[in-house]
Amino acid sequence: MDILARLQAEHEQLSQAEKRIADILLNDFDFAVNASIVELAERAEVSPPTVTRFCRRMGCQNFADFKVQLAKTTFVGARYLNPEAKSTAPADVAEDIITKAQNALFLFHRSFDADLAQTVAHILSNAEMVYAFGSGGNSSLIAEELQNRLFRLGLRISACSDHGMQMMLAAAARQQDVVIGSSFSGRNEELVKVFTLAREAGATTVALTQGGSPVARSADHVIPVDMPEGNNIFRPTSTRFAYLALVDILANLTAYQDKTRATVTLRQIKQQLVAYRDEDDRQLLGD
Amino acid sequence: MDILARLQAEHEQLSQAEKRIADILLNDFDFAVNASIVELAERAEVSPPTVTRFCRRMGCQNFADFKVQLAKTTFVGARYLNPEAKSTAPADVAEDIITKAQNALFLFHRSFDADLAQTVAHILSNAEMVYAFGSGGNSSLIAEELQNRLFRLGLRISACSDHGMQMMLAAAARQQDVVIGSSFSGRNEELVKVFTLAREAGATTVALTQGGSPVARSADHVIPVDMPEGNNIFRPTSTRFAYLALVDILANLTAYQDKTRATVTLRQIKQQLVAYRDEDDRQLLGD
DNA sequence: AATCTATAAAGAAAATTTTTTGCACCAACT
DNA sequence: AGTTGGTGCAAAAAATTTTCTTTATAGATT
Repeated sequence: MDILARLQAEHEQLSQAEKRIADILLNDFDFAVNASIVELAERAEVSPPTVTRFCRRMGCQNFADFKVQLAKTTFVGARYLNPEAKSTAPADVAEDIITKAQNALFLFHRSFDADLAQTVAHILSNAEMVYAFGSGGNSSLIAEELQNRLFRLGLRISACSDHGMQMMLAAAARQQDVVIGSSFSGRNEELVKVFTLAREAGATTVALTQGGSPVARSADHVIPVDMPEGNNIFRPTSTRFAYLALVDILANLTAYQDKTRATVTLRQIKQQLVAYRDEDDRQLLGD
Repeated sequence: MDILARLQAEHEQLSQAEKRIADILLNDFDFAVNASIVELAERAEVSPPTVTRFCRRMGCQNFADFKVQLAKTTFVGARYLNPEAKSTAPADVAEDIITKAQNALFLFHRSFDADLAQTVAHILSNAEMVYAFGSGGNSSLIAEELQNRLFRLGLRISACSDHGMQMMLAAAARQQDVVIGSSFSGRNEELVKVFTLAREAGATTVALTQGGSPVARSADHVIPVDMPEGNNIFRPTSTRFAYLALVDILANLTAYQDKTRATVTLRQIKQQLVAYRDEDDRQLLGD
């Protein structure tokens, strides 16, 4: 747990003086990161020892450790505290987007359950056929991306963002098939129906969605992607980065489940590209 | 310019003792970030004053400032220096992917040219019709994403990843049309042909690709995305994250070019979603 | 209601640690 | 031989932590 999370978690239980310190951290991060203990104490109108005690309370060994922890979270965390970008100047817009993307990745990683992902990778690897479903622009992107990443490993996979087709495919699914679906909001009722249908057909269902949501409840396995503080701070656009990372992770873990198959398939694809395009073997696997 | 970049840039001109300090930074980042000046000096077998002087040389005011700068770059930079995480344990794979994605965003941001992006946003905003082209899995994803993001702003846009269609669309393009194409490798010869054709037809061409590559040379405007790729063939290209961020930035800047149009269109889409799905207005714009 | 503990919080000053500065020395190159 | 740049030692300065004391607060007791 990083300093900022801890700060927010414990904010209520802080004393008078400690709250003043916390406020400075929250309001003028840059100052706090660069200040000495005396400067920070003066600004908060407390004594240096109080700052030291505050650092201990936040789980740090000493003030130096505290500053390091703080500085580490700056890049990803600073904007999290001051959510809205004020300017529409190109450079500011870019920074805002990059930072929010970084944040999404950071927060996702923090809540990521490796064992769960491993389980899903195992399921994918053993599937006879995989169906990747999603719709609405963002989730359909994820579905396609699942296909794009997993077919390279030798898996049989079909992505589909058409609800009608999804229903038919789900109905036709078999025991050893896997239906993996994504929904950013977790409220895609069509996907719930598809999952239900697929389960009735005996297939295994996996949801990439908000934990505890209707979609999450309707699947056998759920990898939750929860951006804390609700959806307000993050536009769906930054959440996409988290989902994309999740797809990459799943693809990697799946590849390691059956290295031979993955290597062979990748080599086949690569040979095709080299023969067809040029002989530079650093050529990317797919443009 | 951050500490690590500076470190690598000046590494050659460093003295004996300073090189030893630099080596510790590069090899045992964690230690360096947490160490006191004396500990760092001992480990490098130099005197504390030498460390102080080293910090100054790296553009910092003092040791404390140096440590803060260092810590700031940790999250995005640490793994960049120790390239390959060897383990295939789920948690390590996840961390590796997340960190590489963070890095890609970081490196992209560092070399990002805001004015250029603004120019392209202007061009997109004034286009009669936009064609987004890409192929090969990754670039086609970007093309679709361009469509997904820009249609919401009221732009007329069509994404296409089929070379045959791309050629025909390019041939049919007009003066006020824009053809925007992406190629991660910069070696997509088909895209070069498409751009050439589009320019002959009088349309404006924009490439999102590796700077200086054939594709880059064939377009009117280029937003370069240059990224060192890891060489683990199982690792999906983290470059995608940079491209995705670029799409977001372009979409945002384009939205600001004509706020009214963007707002009106977004409201229309939102109303449809609310009416059709549920009344929770935190519902994401597209699942 | 007033007063008395017990306990926690906060500051002052001292002690300690850490960092920087000034100076001297050494090695390499002119 | 002289100069320059690099380095370490020791002392000074600065920053941080510890110890000790005071102050505030809540609950208990008269």
